[in-house]
Amino acid sequence: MIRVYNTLKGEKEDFIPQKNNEVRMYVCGPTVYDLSHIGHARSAVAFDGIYRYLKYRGYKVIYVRNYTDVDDKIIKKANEQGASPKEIADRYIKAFDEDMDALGVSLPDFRPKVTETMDEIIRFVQTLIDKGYAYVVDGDVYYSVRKFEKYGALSKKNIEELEAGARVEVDERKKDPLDFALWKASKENEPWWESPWGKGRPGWHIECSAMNRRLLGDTLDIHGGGKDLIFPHHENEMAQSEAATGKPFVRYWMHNGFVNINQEKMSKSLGNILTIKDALKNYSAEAIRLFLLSSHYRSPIDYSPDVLHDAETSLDRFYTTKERMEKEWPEIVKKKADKNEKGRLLQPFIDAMDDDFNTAFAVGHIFQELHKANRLMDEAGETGNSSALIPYLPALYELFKEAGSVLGVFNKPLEDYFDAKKKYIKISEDEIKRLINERNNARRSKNWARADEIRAELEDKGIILEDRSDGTIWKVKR
RNA sequence: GGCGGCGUACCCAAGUGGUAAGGGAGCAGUCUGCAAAACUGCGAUGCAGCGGUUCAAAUCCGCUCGCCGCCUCCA
Repeated sequence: MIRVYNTLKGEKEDFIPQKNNEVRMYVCGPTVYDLSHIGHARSAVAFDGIYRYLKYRGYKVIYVRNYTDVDDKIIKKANEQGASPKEIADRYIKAFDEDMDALGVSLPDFRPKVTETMDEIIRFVQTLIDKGYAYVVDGDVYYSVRKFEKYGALSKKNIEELEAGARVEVDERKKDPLDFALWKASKENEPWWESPWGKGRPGWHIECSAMNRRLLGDTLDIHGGGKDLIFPHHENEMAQSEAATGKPFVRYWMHNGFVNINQEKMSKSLGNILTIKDALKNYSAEAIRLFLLSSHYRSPIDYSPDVLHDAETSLDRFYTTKERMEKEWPEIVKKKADKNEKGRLLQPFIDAMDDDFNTAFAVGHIFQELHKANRLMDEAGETGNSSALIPYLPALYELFKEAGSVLGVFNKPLEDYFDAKKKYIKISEDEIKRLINERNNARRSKNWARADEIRAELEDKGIILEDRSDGTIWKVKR
């Protein structure tokens, strides 16, 4: 049984989707006005893992992630750059898609845009007006928060204590300061759509309500996003949707924690935004993904060169061990895994993921088994008796394969992993081979001084030599 | 001010009332001509602090201290 922490209840609950085997999930995507940062990566990777795991557990999942392509910030940027909002949005949608692809984030089943959902949005607003939850003022449409009794249930806010207007200018035309815009009349230099209330554009929250209703129906199983979206975005979405449909909007609300930099939230004003593209210049996509999955998705995590370096080192440990399994025990690794042994190795992974998607424990479990594999291979190498490896290694291989397919790490072919590191070296492969030859000649004549000199020279250029029983191999220093 | 959360070894980090996973760094050893990789050993008598409940608490309750987030656009 999968357990999920539900923000609405404030605790973990058994995960039971409305339809037996089917999960409808919606995750808030980016507002496309700038390059995506590492926080977007976290949300995307976290929910990608959840999506993949649900499918792994046999659910048919319909996964929707939107692009917000109508927004104040997009309009502002467009006006600054003399471009159209559509040009800005298209540019950053493309950039976001590239980033997601680089990080190995699987494509959601649907990726709707606000601009393509306008009819539904307008109908949705009209429904709210018809049902008395919204009112029109000068071409704007506002949601009347006090009409919705449960307002505040998700963010645990008391409506009386929300000191409205404390930090934001109050619009005197609103009946209540807490009311929020469903539709905004267009001003000059703004994109607009025809509506029953005049030319205008949708407010921020209504788009999600309309998009997920169109694609997933009145009740979602999972609705996710960053913690900061709980209020007001998700609170308002819930108010809109439940007012319109009269049905529960979301069964499980899930929110991921932030990525901080030097224990501070990334923000434009602090100037500490780290884009995904910049992160990828210094670290591999797999390391970034492993870093994100190494703590629980709800905890805040701190990005630093140290932890990313740790992640790179961990990957090296993984692939080095996997290589050893394949190279030293090829005939054993290829054997069909024993069902019981495989189940025994997979169970802790499944238990961890069942428990609110505890990827950190899942990763830990893999390293624990890695350690055991190395120990058994050491022993087998020493005693010449490989019987202990026979049920174990093939089953472990299955764990790598299945956990790797869910987590999106540990799943590269060995050659790809080791080849990818070659771009960091400052010497040609031919030259390396020549030096290794020279060194081995020196070693044969016991000229240790020259042999060590060559080792040092190569290490300077980022190459580590390993003298193995079957010859000398080289690797890229991490 | 209101609401929510966090504080586990040098760093990262899991932890479901039953006696502290894992990774990195460090030290010592095995192996090696020397290394590397791997393995072995060492490393929190204690989980911010103080109380309480319990046969038993990092885990539950209370208080205190420190940090963070949301309440405004925000993953």
